[in-house]
Amino acid sequence: MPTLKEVADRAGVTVTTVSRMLNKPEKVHPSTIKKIRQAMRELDYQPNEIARSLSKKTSNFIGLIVPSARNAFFAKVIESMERYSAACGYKLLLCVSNHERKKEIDYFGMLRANKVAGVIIASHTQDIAESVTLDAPIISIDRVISPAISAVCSDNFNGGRLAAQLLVKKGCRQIAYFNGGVTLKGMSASQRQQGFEQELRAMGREPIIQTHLEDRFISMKYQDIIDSFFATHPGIDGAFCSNDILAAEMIRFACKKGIRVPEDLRVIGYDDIDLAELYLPSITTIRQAVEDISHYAVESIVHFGERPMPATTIFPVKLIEREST
Amino acid sequence: MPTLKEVADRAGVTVTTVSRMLNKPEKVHPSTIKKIRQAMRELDYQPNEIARSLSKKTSNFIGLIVPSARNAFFAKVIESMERYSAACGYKLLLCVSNHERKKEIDYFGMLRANKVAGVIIASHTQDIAESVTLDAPIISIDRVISPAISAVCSDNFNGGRLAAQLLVKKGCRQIAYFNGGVTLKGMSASQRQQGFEQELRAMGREPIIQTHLEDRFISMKYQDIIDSFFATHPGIDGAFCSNDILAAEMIRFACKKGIRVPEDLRVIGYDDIDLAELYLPSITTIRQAVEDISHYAVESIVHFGERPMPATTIFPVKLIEREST
DNA sequence: CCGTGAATGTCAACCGTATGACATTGCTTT
DNA sequence: AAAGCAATGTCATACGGTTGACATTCACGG
Repeated sequence: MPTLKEVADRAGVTVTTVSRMLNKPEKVHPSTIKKIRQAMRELDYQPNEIARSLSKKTSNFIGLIVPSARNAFFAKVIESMERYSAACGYKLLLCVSNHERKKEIDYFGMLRANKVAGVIIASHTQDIAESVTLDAPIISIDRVISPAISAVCSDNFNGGRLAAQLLVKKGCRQIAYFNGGVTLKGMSASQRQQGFEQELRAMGREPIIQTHLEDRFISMKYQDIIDSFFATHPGIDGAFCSNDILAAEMIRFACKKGIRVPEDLRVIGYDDIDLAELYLPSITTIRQAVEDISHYAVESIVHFGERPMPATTIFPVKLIEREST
Repeated sequence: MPTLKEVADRAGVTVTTVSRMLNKPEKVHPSTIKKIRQAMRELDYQPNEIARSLSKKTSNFIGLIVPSARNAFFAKVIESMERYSAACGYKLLLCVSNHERKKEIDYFGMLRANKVAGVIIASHTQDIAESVTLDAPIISIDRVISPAISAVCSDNFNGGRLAAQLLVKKGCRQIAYFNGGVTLKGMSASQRQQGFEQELRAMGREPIIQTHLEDRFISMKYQDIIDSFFATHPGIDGAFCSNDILAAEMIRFACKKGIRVPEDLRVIGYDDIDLAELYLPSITTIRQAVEDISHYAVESIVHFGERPMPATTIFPVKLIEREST
């Protein structure tokens, strides 16, 4: 691999000039730039990013910590984060925490050791903020984890409200909320629930809440839980699920039992993962603005320091009506 | 951030000793190690990985290039790659090529500039191998892309055979193969097709082949294609689809048309993504050994040079029978 | 013809760690 | 007591690029 020096020699200039051209091109004459470009091409030169990072004391890496890569919602997040990072010339260091607090902390250490430009974290772990330090920006998505850490979220409260409104509008009488994951303080899912409950009560209905502690998103063990739920609440005709997988499980269960969706039971999911459109019946759901969130989170890191960063930024959600309601 | 030198000073030794301890601990006395550890703890020291990489001329990064992160199959791949990388002390640099040849090449450049320890690529682009150089191992998964590049794949040929056998065994008379992506030379999907066709012919049946050029995996525009296919081939009672999404689309279409699955039409998918179990009816599919492939690919990079690397390594697939057959 | 400013060059230090060569110290062996 | 060896220290250089301070060159306007 050729070095800066070799390029400089071949172009008949000094390393300083070449380095200048790489970093502040406006400071070097166009004709010189051309010469250097030529030399670079001839040598097939590529700047060593590692050396650069060492010198600059910061890298072009962005750390992304997610609980799962396999979960369809986070898969969407990962894909769009990667796209925006790449568009800004940054590289994505993917970290899958599997909801383990220790892993999250370890990842932070690793990211710090690699001088990342920033970290974006979708943590579902309690109080992770206190165990972590970094001299680069940290952005939390999908949850407010600490007053000191900027968060970029969806308007989950409104998501819950929209779901409530739709179920009532469709004439549901016994309406349940079904939560498929752990609910932590500040977590988006708890907002959904609040919005849902509040709106329902505002319309004079009392929601039935079923919260199920399950700390793996990819779990497929929902059938039993749904079963026992329906056994104790036989008259349910409207269900708002905290994610689309759960909604699919709900529909699956219903169909198996001969309960018709949407005629006997209306189901709303959350996230609008690919599955929602593909399922039969297709699933009415609340779409999160994953693209906007990703874009904003990445930009916040890339332009860190240039402008003040709001403590929390909220993007609107969108109700996607499909066959399940 | 404290440096090696500061640690050395505090521990009353020299940087050489500290560095030795980090790299060849057997060369330094246990009591000294203890002293140094203590100093590190007191200073909350973390080695600067960037500086390390520069000095060693190689990093602990593994580049993973996939066409999509959102596609459930690749999401599985990403998740397990990350897990094995992390287990080996490596970090995953995720690159999403979106099937674009240019992006793949750019990513290779970027990875080279970052001195990655190796690259794992799931490329669906023609002849990518020729446009790319790297002085680190390259492992291709899901496809043989070049004789010069080791490939780690599933036994897709047998996957096709298993599907053929099952459909025949279940009594299907008119059997179709349905391909949802581009088929390139060496690609796993083409192996599936070959195995499927060959086995079917061996049993005296002539398969109906429907190949559909579509270069986005996440596309949901299958319904029209399926529609026109069924219009021209009304008697189909067995379908082998090149991926689970497609199988789901097939079932969705059938149900809409009043064709019962599995009674009137038996459907087999491929990959065994989460959706397959969740769909209604759940989808019979061929499971690829994603874990094994990931494990093997990562290990190949981590232990590169220690042992010879076979040109291609093939892991068995497994037929998962569910409700759709 | 001088002053000015842009474009480069020169020099050197620095980022934090690795490592080879060789010297020193002190303890064990025989 | 001399030799042998393990454990460290000393010193210096390398990895490849960045950057600040300052000097030099050269063209251009007045």
